[in-house]
Amino acid sequence: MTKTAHDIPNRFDFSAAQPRLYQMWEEGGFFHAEPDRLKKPFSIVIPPPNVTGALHLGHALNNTLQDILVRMKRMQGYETLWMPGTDHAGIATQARVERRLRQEENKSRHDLGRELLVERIWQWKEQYERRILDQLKRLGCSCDWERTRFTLDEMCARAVRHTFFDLFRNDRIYRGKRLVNWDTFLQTAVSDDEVFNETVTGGFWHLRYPVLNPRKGEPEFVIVATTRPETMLADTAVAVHPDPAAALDRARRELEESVAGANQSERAALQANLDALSERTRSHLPILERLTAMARDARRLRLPLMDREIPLIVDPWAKPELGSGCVKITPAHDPNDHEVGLRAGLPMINILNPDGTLNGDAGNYEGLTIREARKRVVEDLEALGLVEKIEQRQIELPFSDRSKTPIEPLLADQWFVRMEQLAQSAMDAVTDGRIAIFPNRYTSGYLDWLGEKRDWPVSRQLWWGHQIPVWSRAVHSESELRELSAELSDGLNINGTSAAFQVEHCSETDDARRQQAGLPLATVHVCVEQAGDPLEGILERSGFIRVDDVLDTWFSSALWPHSTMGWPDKTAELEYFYPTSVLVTSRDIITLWVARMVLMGLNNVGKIPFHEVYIHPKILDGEGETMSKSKGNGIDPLDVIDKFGADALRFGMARLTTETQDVRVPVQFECPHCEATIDQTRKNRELPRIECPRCGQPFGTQWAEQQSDADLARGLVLSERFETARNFVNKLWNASRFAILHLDDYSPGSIDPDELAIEDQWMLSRLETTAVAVTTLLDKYLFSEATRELYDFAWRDFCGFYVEMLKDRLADPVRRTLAQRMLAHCLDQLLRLLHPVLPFVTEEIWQRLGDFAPRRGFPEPMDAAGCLIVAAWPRADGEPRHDPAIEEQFRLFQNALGAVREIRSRQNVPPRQQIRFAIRTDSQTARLLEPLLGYFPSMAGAECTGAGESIRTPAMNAPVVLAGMEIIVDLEGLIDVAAERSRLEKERDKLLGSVRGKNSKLSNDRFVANAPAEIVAREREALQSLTRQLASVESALQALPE
RNA sequence: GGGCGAUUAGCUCAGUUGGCUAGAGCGCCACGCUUACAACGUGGAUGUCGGGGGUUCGAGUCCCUCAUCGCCCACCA
Repeated sequence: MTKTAHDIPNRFDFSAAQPRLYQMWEEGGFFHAEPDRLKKPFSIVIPPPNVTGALHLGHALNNTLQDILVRMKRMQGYETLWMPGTDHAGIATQARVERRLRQEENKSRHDLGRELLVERIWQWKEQYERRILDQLKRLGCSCDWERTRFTLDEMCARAVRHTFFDLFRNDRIYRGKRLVNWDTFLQTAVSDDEVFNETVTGGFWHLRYPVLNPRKGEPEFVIVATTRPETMLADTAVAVHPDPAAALDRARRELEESVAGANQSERAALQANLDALSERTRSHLPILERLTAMARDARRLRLPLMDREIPLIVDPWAKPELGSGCVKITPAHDPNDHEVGLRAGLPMINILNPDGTLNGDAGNYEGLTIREARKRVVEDLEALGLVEKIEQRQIELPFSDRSKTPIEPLLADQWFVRMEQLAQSAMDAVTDGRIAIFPNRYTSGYLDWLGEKRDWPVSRQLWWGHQIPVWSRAVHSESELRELSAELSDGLNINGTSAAFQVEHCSETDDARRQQAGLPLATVHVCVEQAGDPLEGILERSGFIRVDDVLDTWFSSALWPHSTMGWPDKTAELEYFYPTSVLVTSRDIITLWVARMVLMGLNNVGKIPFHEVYIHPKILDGEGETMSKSKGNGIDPLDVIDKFGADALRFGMARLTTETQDVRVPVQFECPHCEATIDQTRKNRELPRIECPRCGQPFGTQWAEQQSDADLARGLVLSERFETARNFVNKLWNASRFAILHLDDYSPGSIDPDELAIEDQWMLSRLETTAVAVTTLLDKYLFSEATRELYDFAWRDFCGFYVEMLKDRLADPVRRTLAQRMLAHCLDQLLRLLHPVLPFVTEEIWQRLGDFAPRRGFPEPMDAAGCLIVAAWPRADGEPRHDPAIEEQFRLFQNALGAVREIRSRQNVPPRQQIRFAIRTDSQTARLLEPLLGYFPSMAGAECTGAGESIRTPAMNAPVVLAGMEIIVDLEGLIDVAAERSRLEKERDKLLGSVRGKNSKLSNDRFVANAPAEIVAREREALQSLTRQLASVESALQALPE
């Protein structure tokens, strides 16, 4: 079947083309990478999306940017690997499956048991992984799908186990008791990073604790304040400051200093604080000093409700300037109190069960939930007259990011990675420049966080994840410990098994107390390197029990760049593609993920995981809020792709990716019946159905749950932000359509550079300039600027000028052949430059171009690559075509053209009416314009009657005055004198202002003396030009009839 | 409380080491369906560059300060 150019529709049918082209690329094997010593490698590992759900617009941005880089590098001839995959996302995924289980079957995970729950989660994973990978493909991502990984697959599991073992053996992993953030809903510890604070209004209870046997002059009660009264059941002390007078004094001095340094507006408030402090000192200090003395005297208090004696202690944590000056100490349930407890050697009483109910140590309150216990404790204390007062206050409460329920601090056994050396190595990699972070300002956050070197809690009380490969056994006597240690040392050595053991001694060192509490002397932990090692069975038969916990998701994510390449084996991939070239991610996981990949990479492979880190912006909605599915303001990339096409989505994303700003994307619903758009607001974004204000019909949203809502046609969630990009794609499509329509009789052949017209030279120059700019901008991750270059070049230069100018030549049989060859070549180059950003439309055009002009190029024609995806990236290594003189010459033409068009428009000259004009300018400019004058009839409906110095001004004239030339049109009979006068007057005033400004600048001696000569010269020139323009305008003004 | 970023046209944003007569897209106005494209073309209007001070011959750009917004970190029992 012969192809005819006239088959090309005037809209790019992206929905048909996208799957077809993607399949072509996949079948062509263009995504697959193999180590190839003849080529340089370029590699990226994808930030693996969580299998918690579908991708949102943030992922679309992240992956678009990666694909742009990958496609450019592939065209540049690198062996390009983009490693795809997904993350099991431990807590997040398990939480979602559990929530669903609860909603749909009213079951908890305990009803199912570990094995069945994990099976359910695997089903979930399969479903969402498929969906995620499909979304990536529809975005056009050129990942090496043959290498698709999952953080819980066998390859990653092996790397995880090996890493854990290595750290364990080197004593960089240990088990310890720590106060953890306990999520009572999910019944797991969550890391600090998974906790968010919310300000809520809550009670602030002031409680009285009776002093045991108060002596004369001593208070009968000490008063403590708390926002969590139920924790008093676990109090083991009350603290006062060791030297309240000194502490108050210091507080006073600090306040005085800030009063001195404050401005007027703050001063009053600070002064009030100071007064309050003085008053407090007067009223409280005597009591506090008394209490401090009592504490030093080891006096005790009676803990109400529990009837337990607790000591009054001194500790600087008790701030005399706050509250009553005394603070209750609950070491097992408050991070600060925990520190105090450790300092003072206090018992730590845990009153919580994992599910958030109170345990046996809570006495009569056992079995209650925290909320119930709070109510009861307060009631009981009130009944005893032990509540001093209750205030309402704004308090910051910690919540679990995963379950959105309040966090309870809880003392528990957890596994930790020692960060001291690991963190240092990761800091060094950045400070010594082996890893560069773009934009650079994120470097300090990375370094600050690592600098704290806080040990990393890696155990999670979950079922979905990498189970910790440790078997533990409690030991109750020294002799048992000796025997077991010896046995293990021997056994592990004899079998040659890769295993190691640690002995964790009980923190309670007092034998009697330990035995009373039923605690073991020590716990022996054995870590086995290989899964399925027979040793596992042996250990289990010897009374060892495998640790239930799984590892923090970030533990496996931290290995991603090397685990996906087969580490710990020394694979060819690792050798060739590692370290990867760049990591593209968003700023909120710089610490959680990026830093940990660096330290794990260094620890495991001995090399950094990537050379560069590019941090891209975050996507916000029209109100400036981050998008999230739970808020209902998220956009599904597939909606955008359906409506505008994948190319438009990609182009729009890249265009918005600036260096400093987050990306704001206002969101609209689109009515599925009439295509009306409805702005999304905080109000309507959570509705299950919306009634279209235009056609009045309802449509469903992502919240549709009831059958009646779910049955409605669903409205797409879109943003008009992508319209510009869609229009651009269409523009490119149509320019190409024009080109191909004129290539039906194309014949390949060489192009003689000497025969090139000015516009050809200009186009070649602009092509080269643009290619260089785009390449360097993308290498610096300046996506927005690169995109703008492409947009301006393609639309304005190529479509607006070059194609327009070729029309005349294509219609001329003498000039047609050269014009065709140039057109084919320039379009070819343009497609290459645009391909990374707009892969589909460019490939589609490339295929069609290939049907008519398979051999093309400048100066000699060559066979074009069969697929654009692997065509060579334009490079500036031939004979340089960039020519500033040509570009300047062309600019003169553009200016003159604009001026003529302006005159036509201003004077309302009918479109069909040709006009005549002249250009008054110096002879050199006239000579430069001369070869381009022939384009005025077709491009401006105007004929140039002359250009030069001696152009006479006609009686009725409406000039446009430009720097260096004056465009004169004889408009007798057409002119609106009054309008023209006011326009010229306005023009004159503007020029006068500019001239005045330049004059005063140039008459300033200091300017002339200090500014660089180049600047002064430029200013002089500008002044001259302005003066000439002013003169022209004034003479035109005078020539106007009264 | 500490840190980072932002504040430029009605909206969303550019604006390199100070040299600016401050730009783009969308929107707006006027004219045009000219056989690539009305998702288009041509032209036009629109800004005390958040406020105030300072450095400089010269500030949208550098410094100080205030205001507002956003994010991160650390936290008041």
